[in-house]
Amino acid sequence: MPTPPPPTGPAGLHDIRETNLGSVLRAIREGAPCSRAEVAAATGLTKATVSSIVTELIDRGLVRESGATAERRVGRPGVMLSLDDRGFVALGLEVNVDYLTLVAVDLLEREVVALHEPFAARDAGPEECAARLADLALRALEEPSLAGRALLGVGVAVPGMIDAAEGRVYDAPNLGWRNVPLRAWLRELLRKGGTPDVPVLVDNDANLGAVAEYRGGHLSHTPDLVYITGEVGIGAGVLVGGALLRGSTGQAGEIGHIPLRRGGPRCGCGRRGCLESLAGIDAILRQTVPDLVPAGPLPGTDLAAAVAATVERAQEGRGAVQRALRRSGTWLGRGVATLANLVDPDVVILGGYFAPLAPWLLPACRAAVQAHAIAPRRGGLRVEVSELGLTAAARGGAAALIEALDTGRTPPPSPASR
Amino acid sequence: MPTPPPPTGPAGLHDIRETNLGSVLRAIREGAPCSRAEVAAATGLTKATVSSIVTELIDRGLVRESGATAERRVGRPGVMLSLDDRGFVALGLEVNVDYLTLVAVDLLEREVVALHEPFAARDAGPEECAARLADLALRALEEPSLAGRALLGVGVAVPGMIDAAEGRVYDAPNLGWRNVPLRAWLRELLRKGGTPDVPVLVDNDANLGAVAEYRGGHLSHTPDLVYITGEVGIGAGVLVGGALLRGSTGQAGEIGHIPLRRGGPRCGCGRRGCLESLAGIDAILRQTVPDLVPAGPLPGTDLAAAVAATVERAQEGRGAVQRALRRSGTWLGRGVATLANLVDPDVVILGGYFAPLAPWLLPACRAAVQAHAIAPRRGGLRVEVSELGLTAAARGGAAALIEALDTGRTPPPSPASR
DNA sequence: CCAATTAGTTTGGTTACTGAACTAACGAGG
DNA sequence: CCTCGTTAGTTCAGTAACCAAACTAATTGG
Repeated sequence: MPTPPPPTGPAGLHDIRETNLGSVLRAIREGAPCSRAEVAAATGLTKATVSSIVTELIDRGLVRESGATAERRVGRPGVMLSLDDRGFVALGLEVNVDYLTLVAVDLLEREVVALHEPFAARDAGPEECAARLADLALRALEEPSLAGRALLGVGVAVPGMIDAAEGRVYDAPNLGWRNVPLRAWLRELLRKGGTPDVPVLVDNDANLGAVAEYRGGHLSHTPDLVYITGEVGIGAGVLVGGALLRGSTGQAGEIGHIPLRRGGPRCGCGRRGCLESLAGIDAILRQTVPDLVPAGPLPGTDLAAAVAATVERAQEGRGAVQRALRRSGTWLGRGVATLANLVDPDVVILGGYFAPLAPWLLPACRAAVQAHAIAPRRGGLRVEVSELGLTAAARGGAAALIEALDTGRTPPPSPASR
Repeated sequence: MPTPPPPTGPAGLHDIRETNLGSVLRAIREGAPCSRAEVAAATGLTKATVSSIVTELIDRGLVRESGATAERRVGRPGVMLSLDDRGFVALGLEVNVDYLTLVAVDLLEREVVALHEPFAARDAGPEECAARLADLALRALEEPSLAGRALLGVGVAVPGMIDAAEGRVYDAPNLGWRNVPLRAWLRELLRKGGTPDVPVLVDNDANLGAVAEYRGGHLSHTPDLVYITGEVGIGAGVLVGGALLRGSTGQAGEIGHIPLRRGGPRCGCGRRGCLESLAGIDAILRQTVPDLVPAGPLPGTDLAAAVAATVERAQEGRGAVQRALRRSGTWLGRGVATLANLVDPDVVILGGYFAPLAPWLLPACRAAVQAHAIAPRRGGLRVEVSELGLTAAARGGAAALIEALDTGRTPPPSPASR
């Protein structure tokens, strides 16, 4: 009972319609195919209200009637409803140190198009990178499988500190970006490319990874969930009751730089013993495949290959490699335990390059979590591995747009805009 | 944009009224004395709507008209509104290792009655303690200054892990409590004492301390705020956007047991090097006034005196004492930095017994935060000292009840119940 | 073919907000 | 002193959204 906050404007009839549009849409997403009557039961709304709302959703192209019921029960059969997966797409993009990724999903969050290209973002600079992103998006929209679909919006994941409200990248050290107004740039580039004006959403890769896991991963619908990126940096996206924890300056979840080991190795941030310097991909590669990585900042382009080499050597049974991975796993576990003590999630998901390394990282990580997380927890904290691969953040970008629809926050697009 | 969560029932006309009742109540709280027209301007609602809502609030005894305006401006003068501080009280209680505290506040959250008594809760056991709490509440309600007031509810702070929804204390190691259905007990005791059935709210002392600071402290209205208890345990109450961060099992904010120093001193939880074992009041007293504290668990009853002795010795200029405090301050700072990296609050407030020790703890603490928190923060994290003393948690218990009114979540009490 | 059952729509009623017109109370200026 | 301009608050008609209940529709089972 002692919770919700003040920040509210005046509430009007409009808000309640919005809320209920969202409820019905969600009910259909979860129950499809289902009848209006079932939706009414699921949401607690009246049949009459559901009818009215469903009509509106159909008008807007979000829902469709898909024939009569299959079941043969007594009584009039209901007409089945499902999300209309034909009319819309949402694009998710990710910039990272060594690649660009695009995922296009339909209303069901099924992947319709996926593009991936290696790209040394650090060398190219932000302008060039934005141009490539826009180009990727425009190319995707040309694909035959997207023909005739209306664009719901574009969600972009960037590894760094973001002002999501403004769509600006404050600081992305691993890309060498500072104060980049990415949303504005992309808006402009997309307009020039002939795309109608749509929402462009910019967010941290860890945050969007968490959204992707929440909405689409194998652990989905766990509302208190943390996603940890295993890229060059380590970041955490924290979902609390299904909502992103952003913090006062939008920098919550900066798990990479919590101090773990006094006098530990020097970190990119200038301090010593940060989690990132002990368990970041950079640190791991330098210990496991020192012959494949140069000194100085990682150029990135062959990160995936280097990680694959590490996996190979570990599988060969090289003790030194396995020990190094276990050590990193232990540090990671200490970091996760700290996070768990403060935020108390249900599950922590290791993503990015941590996923392929999980066979060696995970046991040590779990043991360390067990040892350091506060004791007798009902249920207990789970530490799991992502199955979304390197597209997690991009998927999250797209998923965030779908979610906005689901909650009724963004009013569903009007038929005119299609 | 990528945030709010699913958990919503059907929205109806009722909800919007509730929301707006809350908005108007808050506007009056912040603007009083103010006219209906001013409230309309502040909330964005129509004059007509405001009139209707204000009438309802007056009927319910929450608001009153307090004469005409003082200002002499052209035009018809408005009739001034303020919260009616005469009709209601909310009680806040706190159990701690060495004392019980009660605070009664009116709608303006002004203290109407305060009771404090030393009490060795650990020795007495939970039943006895609940009885004493109920007795304290009943005694308070007899006070002449509360005569004729209706009771809004009772909020109880307990240092331990709480299921706030059920009002049950899972585990309070420092009290020696396990699985105590405190709400049920208190409900029963209060009923026997002849009190009408009111909401009884049980929560963690750190959480309620945070609520108290948010609503009444000198840093109030900072929506991203962390309150740290300095009692026998160290706990953090985390407010995110004005709402409590609870976590999946209600155990968020367990900052006391984050591992800071490998091979550090043994902690009560069985591990080594927890923050609590390095900077808890227990640890501090054992280093600064070893002659005044026995071995074994602190009996508690003279904690205040022992802390006072520490302050005295530090003021006398004893180097060893000052050094010990600085050391603890530094560890505290490392803990705060970790918390800040993960949760990104605006301000961290040190409460409880940390407050009197702040002159020595705070500089070291701030320095450590500066050194370990992630670098270039807009505005920067503030670390401040609570001014609420040992009543913070109890005040928070009462404040949480007032807040429930303010948000319209709890429907304002009907005139009948007064 | 009719009863029972379930689905969906229609209708009438209630609740809350809005906008606009109206009444009320005051200062200022002739 | 009276009128005008100004601001406060109320009243009233209108609209939007919900709900409950009655109604229509489409089946199965006897």
